[in-house]
Amino acid sequence: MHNLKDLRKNFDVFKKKILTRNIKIDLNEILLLDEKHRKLIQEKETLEKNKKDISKSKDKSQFEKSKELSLKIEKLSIDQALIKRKLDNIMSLIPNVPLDEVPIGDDEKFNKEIEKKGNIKTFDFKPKPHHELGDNLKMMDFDLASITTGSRFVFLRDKIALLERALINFMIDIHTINNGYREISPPLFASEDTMFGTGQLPKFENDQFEIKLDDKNDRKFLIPTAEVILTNIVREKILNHQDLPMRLVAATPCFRKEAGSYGKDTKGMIRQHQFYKVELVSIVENHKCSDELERMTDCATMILDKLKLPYRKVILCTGDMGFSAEKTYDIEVWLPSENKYREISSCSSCGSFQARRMKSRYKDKNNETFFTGTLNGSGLAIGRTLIAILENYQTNNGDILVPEILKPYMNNLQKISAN
RNA sequence: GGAGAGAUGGCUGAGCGGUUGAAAGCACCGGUCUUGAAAACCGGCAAAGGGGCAACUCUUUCCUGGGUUCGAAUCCCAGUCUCUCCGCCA
Repeated sequence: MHNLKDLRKNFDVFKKKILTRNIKIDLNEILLLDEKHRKLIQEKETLEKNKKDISKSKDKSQFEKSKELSLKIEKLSIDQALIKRKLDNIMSLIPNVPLDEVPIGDDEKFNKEIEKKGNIKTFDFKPKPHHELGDNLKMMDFDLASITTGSRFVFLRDKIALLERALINFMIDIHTINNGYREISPPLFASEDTMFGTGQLPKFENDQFEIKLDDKNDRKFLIPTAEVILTNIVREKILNHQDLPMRLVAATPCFRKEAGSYGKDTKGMIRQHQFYKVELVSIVENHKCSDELERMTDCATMILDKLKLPYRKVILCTGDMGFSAEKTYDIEVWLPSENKYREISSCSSCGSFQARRMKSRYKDKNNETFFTGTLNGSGLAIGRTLIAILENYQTNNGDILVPEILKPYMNNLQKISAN
């Protein structure tokens, strides 16, 4: 959500930047509505002042006039509320403004690689895709999931199930012990307001799973990422600057409809309706967002370094960034079977965009109140990390070597092989 | 599911239908004192929105939405949430 006052002042700059984000919204209407809105407010406030003066004076001869004023005020209020609602509706659909260093472009073709790390192994056999490896080991079962549940779900068994659990513990340990994040085990349901706060609603309702809790009319949703619930921890709060930065980590299942990706990544665990993800969230003083984004991205890549998986870091272009982001780094891991890099983490700074939606503020050391800065990043997506390990650590006979750092998390297992 | 209690500023917590935007305490900011800190003392300190270059000023806001009244944090109605007790259950 943007600040109307700032927007009004720098409208042309704002418009230019927003247009780099591939949206079709009549931005000029905002100015018109805003002007009308302020005019109504002024009229209303004049009358309210009159009324207040009468009531203060306790002058009985004026009481009739006060009643008339009430009627007029009511009329103005209705008009004003109507316009306000229109204005809010438009505002809530406008994405965040990209930072200057974000490359301009319509789609992922314009993303820029900024770093490449790790050694890509050369195999003396044709590396298999993860689902084939998992299937051969009888530890990854998509057919069974389609019977019990449907498509885009999976059963993991035995050592691969253990690998999943190990990855969660390993990542959480690194982030809590080495990186200063505080571990949270949050609810997996989020209210409508919470979903609005981080920007999933109203625009992306189709991607969300809605839950029917009871007959009441308040709505609940399964979280599509722990970002939603972790970031909203500071909703409607005014924090003290000493409380910041607040760094939180959680491992949770994530639920996504993946509407609009029919036929995409239908094989394997790349794109599922349900997957585990270790999520990092930082709440910071808003001028510290850029530094925090670098820090957070380093925390995420650190995991890949330790797992010795090759990856690259990419800065997303304006058209490819998420709704709430002002700058995003994607981290992509190497998948031998596809012979390319695939997204395994996405770290974004949202500036004060989400904070304004959530009304999350803090007082700085001069006691001035500002909106907080919020950031989120995967550290990392568990399902995709599991895929990367299977594919990068596979041997010619279909076994999976266990990465050194994970062994203590897997009862010192050396390799995963068929039972 | 049954029975109660409550919702007030960053936090805790007073509050009579008419200078109550709201006592007090804590926290926070500034100052005095101190070698420095702590303590003590003095002063400041709600948010959102409108107008103004600014000093400043106006409006709204005491869970939400209605109602009564010239006037509501305070009275009435509806809803939401929280807590306590009983029952049921992982």
